[in-house]
Amino acid sequence: MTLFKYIINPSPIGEITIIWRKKPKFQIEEIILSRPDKSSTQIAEEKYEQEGKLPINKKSKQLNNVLKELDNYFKEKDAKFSLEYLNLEKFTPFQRKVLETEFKTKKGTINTYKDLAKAAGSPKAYRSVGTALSKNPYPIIIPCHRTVKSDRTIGGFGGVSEGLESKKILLELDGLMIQGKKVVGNSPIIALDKTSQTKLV
DNA sequence: GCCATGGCTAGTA
DNA sequence: TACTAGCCATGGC
Repeated sequence: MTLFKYIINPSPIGEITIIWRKKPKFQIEEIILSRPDKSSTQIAEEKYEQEGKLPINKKSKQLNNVLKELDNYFKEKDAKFSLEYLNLEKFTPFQRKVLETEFKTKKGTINTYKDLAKAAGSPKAYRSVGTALSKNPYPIIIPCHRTVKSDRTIGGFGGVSEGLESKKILLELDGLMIQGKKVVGNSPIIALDKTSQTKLV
């Protein structure tokens, strides 16, 4: 049986629960954000009740790193997350490509589902990008909130309507202006490589 | 395999 | 702006 540990961390978007495991190596299993209808702890407990999770008693060095970078992120400093703590092996090649591309999206910029589809090698698979992002277990570290629709409306988040508010807050934390459901102003666009850039301004 | 699903896009009225 | 057809990777059966 896999033993997961978890820690609850406060943040501007509500409490965040980080699930990780230590063996065979330190790896984050999932980062759960709170929703208006449910706290992240509740979601985590429902999901991992069969897994024999253990409350944290001692923070490892790697976990401290992750917490520090999360803190930096919310303090609007330059956060440097590392992919090495994430477990992307469980995803299909397409999903992995989407998530890895999204990981490279820089703070203060946005990209579109279409751009991600192109970057993943299937220019017309934009709906599949949405599906892949809805499965993203590492919000914030893999900034899926930075992907919007072609018309600049913010689309969805976390696969549930309750997640939209978090997406708005995260975009605002990135320095982007949101009006209604749309990214407005001259927010600079697109962090992807030049071949897949879309001009939205 | 087949079919439904989904964080979408593009075309049309 | 709203509607619709089409796109395509996935997951469940």
